[in-house]
Amino acid sequence: MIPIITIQGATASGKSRLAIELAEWLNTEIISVDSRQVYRYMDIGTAKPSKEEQNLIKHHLIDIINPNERYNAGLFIKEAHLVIEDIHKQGKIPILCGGTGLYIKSLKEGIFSIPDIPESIRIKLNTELLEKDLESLYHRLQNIDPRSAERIKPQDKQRILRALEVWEATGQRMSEHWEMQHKENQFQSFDLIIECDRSVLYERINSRLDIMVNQGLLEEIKSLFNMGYTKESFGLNTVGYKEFIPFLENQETYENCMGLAKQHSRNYAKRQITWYRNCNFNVALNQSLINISEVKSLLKIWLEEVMRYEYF
RNA sequence: GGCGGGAUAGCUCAGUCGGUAGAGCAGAGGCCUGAAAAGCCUUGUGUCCCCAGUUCAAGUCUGGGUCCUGCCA
Repeated sequence: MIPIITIQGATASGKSRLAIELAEWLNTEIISVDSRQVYRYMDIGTAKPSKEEQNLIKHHLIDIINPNERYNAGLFIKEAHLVIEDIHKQGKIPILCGGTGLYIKSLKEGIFSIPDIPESIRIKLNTELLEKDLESLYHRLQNIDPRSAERIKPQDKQRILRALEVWEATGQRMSEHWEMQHKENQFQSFDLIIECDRSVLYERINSRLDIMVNQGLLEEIKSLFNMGYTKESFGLNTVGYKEFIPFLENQETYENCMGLAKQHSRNYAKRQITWYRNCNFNVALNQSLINISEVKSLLKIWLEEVMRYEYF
């Protein structure tokens, strides 16, 4: 099994800095696990590592699609596998760093594999939703795939549509895909999480938004519009971007938009924290007390184990 | 100054025919298998601005007061 190191944690908890420091020490490369840093031209609001940092350490899966394109967990794991193997072949241990929990989970445990859903099926389901209502789609799901329906709430449009499109595209129920999927760890991972007191994290989030605006976040959003992207572009559906659009359109005050941007970032961090509560980590670091030499010595122990496993 | 509109949960507001009140957002907690910075669930006792009156009963009707706010001057 290929060894990897993951660095996870809520937004603004200081993952990138730690990742760069460890990457320098291990002479390795970083793979971004972030559903928004994949977008080109969205640098400030997604808190991408700076050009200098990227020159220092090679970062992967950053700036790979345009803001009108969609990304998802399936694409991520496909591309991440390629990069991981490539780095592994160079004798290095890749560091995966980012806050998109689902991507890491999917990468480590796998997801059921199906071909791309034809756009026609999505259109058909959405038309059906407009003509009828969510309730009737949910009833249909209950008939087709009762086991999936049981796990999905009748109000959860996104997941109801997903389960139906899987059925329509593959002719197999989502619950069957789950069953066929063999769930086993694909990598030998050292998982590290950065934790942060809630009040401290919220302050960091708030002040980071102020800093982003000082760095030119609003100009960055304007330039996206100048390039022809609109508020409907998938990339613009990002916390720290979408909230400022009403201000740029003179529909809202700056203060209100900023308030919402901060609020939504805090809400997002809260959801991340809840998610991580169900994940296992080798090390949990407190953001304010990170002792880098302690981290390194723990990693050293793990590395020795990995090497033994690899060579004997 | 004249004529309106308003005052109800931290915020924005509903509240039908008078029967002591409820949504969204926030906050708190939780869920999560291809949109995940997404989507979803649980959680709502507050001098219904104040005073007086009518009434068995007033957020709701009447009178007065206070404070916001729009238009016209």
